[in-house]
Amino acid sequence: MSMMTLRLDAFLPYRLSVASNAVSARISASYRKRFGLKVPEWRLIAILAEGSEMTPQALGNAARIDKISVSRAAAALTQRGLIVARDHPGDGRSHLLALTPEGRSLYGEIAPVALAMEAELLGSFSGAERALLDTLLRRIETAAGADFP
Amino acid sequence: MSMMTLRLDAFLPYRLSVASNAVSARISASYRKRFGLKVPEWRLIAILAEGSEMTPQALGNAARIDKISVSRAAAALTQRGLIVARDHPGDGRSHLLALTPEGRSLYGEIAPVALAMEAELLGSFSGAERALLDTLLRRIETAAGADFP
DNA sequence: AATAGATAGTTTCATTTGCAACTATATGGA
DNA sequence: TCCATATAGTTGCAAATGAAACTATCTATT
Repeated sequence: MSMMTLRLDAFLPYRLSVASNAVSARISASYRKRFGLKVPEWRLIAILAEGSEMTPQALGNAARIDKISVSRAAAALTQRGLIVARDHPGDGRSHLLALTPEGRSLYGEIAPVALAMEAELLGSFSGAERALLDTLLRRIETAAGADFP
Repeated sequence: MSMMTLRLDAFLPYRLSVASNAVSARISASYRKRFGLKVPEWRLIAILAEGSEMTPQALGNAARIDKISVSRAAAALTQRGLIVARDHPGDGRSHLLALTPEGRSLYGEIAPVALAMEAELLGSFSGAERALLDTLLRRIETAAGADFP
């Protein structure tokens, strides 16, 4: 009879999932309530705001969202006039997505709120702890072999 | 014109979600493929294996699963003969769930696999790093005010 | 230049999830 | 005791998600 000692409470995948869900629940509720955005929509906006126009594929890679969700999120954002698509000059199958002024303006409202929520979550963290957490999470991600489509 | 500097890549909720999804994807695929269990089902088994019989409510609290998912997971496990329910002696609305010998046996198979996967994920971590990660995740969870139903 | 196979993105369909309503029992006060 | 309200758990229905099929275009090979 083998002595098994797996405590769910101390099991990393569980801890990670619980922490992530707690954070997600709180933050996504806020995006949703205040700006009517779902998480993938918010991510697309954030990525587009960082740089210039991109293909759906590039967006998906940058935001870690599968192409189906990118497609749906982009459709919703286009519908609301927050992004626009233009034909891809070099590839007729694709297109380039960019924020509209309205999209940029919305971003201007959300970003500070997002940063404030992050600050609140990390309120008790020192800069070093924050950096460490970031590093540890990236290492786990790599170890999990985040084989993204 | 305000200078906004939110890089999604460095945004904690995003990092946490990406890491958690990468881990979940890998591990839950394994539960599913090798044992036919979904995550909530695995969690219920893990909690029941740690202690004795419990009500669905207590189980949900311990595993951080809402009552609907507990109900469904318990139904599936009962169906497969991995757990059994008996009437709650003090409350006719509730019942007590416990692992069957089959359930305990299945747990005996899964737990080592789960621990091995965890070990693989944390392969490059020192004991101190591991403990630190655990602590940081718990602090974030608390800060997020994991107001569980 | 024609065709076969690959790729970008969308859509359809099945599954999963979550909310709200429901049943049954319990509790506390008139 | 009887009623009103609260709680445990389940179920039905609608929204969200994911896999596979589909359309259009591109690329490589002949």
